[in-house]
Amino acid sequence: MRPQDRDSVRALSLFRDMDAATFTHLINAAYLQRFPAQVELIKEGDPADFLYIVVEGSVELFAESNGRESVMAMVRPVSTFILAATIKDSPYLMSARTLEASQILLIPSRNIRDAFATDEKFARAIVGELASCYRAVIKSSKNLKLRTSVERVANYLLRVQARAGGADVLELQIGKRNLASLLGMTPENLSRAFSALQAHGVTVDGKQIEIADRERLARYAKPNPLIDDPSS
Amino acid sequence: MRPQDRDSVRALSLFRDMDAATFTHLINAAYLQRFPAQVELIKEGDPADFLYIVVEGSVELFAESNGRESVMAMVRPVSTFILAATIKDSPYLMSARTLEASQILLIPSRNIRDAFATDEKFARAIVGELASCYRAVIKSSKNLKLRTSVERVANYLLRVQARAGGADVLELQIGKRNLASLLGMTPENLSRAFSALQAHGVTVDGKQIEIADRERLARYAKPNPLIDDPSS
DNA sequence: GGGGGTAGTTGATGTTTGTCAAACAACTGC
DNA sequence: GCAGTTGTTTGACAAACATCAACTACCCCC
Repeated sequence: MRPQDRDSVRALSLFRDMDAATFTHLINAAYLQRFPAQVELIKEGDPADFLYIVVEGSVELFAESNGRESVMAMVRPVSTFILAATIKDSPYLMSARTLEASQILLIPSRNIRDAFATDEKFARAIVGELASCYRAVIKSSKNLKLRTSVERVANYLLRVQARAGGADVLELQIGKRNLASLLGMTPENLSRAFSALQAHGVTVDGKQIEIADRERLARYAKPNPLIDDPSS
Repeated sequence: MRPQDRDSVRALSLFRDMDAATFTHLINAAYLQRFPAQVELIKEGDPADFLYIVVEGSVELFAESNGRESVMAMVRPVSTFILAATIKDSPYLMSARTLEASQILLIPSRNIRDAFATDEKFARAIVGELASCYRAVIKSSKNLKLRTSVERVANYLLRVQARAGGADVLELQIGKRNLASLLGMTPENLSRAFSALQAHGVTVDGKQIEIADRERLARYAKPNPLIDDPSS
């Protein structure tokens, strides 16, 4: 494991405050692995043997039931996923697959739970992390239940733009098929949603999105900080 | 506060293991209040001044945006709500209102955060609680994204039946209007969903639901433990 | 034991969204 | 460069769901 990767993991709020010795111990027990794109890392229902950290690349969390499949969340570097299952020693509720070639750090759940039991600061950091994850899912649920599909797309674009520093041309970091599923719609419908947003100054060319006027799009999308602001 | 109420709060996994002195301190700082039905306890966006515990009655968590409203969850005795906002000292993401006359314990968030900082066992208990809440929301999100409205109703009935010990006649503990919103549909559509479920042995008479044959309903509903099992 | 209100149901209708099929574009691997 | 694959778009259609309006049942309260 490269020192800068170790440092970027250490810099996560989950690990920042923990005991240096405990951290080293965790890292020594961990495996850093490279995976090609489209590899299924975990399958829902499986026992939570590892805590995962995306060091490089990107990972998609998805769920299946009864033949249907839906993307639940995207995970980008550097962040963890399926912490709750690890802590509760319960089966994963979501599957995960790499979207591109990725570097993933796997920490045995056993070690995480040990560190949780012995390192008080780590336990407190987990609280913060879980609370953030919880609030993120609530927001995503509100997004689903309170908005039409076109509104979800519009607000997604506004969020991406905000994250990209407000540039009026932005690039989708996720395939449209996956984006559609993440936003709770079919790819065909996403296509039509983009067409509908032309009326509000959105131009789509492949992965390139141009937002002519943020204010104008926002008038339609009516973004809500209690749904769209990731920091709130 | 009656001793048995104090005991039932103490029995919550969140408080069970905490220091006796810290618990007493928390309880002494808390207010036990009675509210009539339909009182708005908290409003989304407000600062998280209190942690709430439903001691008696029932409370509905809901969210609004852009003129639309949706029920996000039901809270029944004895359990807490909006712990994440309290811990993160962030605005509530959901509003809450009583559905019937209720007894609510309000613990100032300040005291909760103090106890979190000083009582290690409490900090660990919060981890367990938040992880459970997180997993519950993920399940609810899967329910929404992976099922049609009729399937959601069918699986809801199966869950209620399981919770009621498997009796084939059960009583809805929530008005149909609210149930519809909780399940992400309109009241009219819930009515029609009940009609559709007649074909699978479900008879509805006001609040009374009769399930002729659990297996038969389950064949249609295709329940999934990773969505419907509250303990997993 | 009537009002008056609320909650729920039903039917007619319209909108939104999903499905299927086909065409097309973009990329991949030889 | 070309065949094959995959992802995206478009159109036609079907299903799911929402909306509107009218009607009914029920509850509560005087």
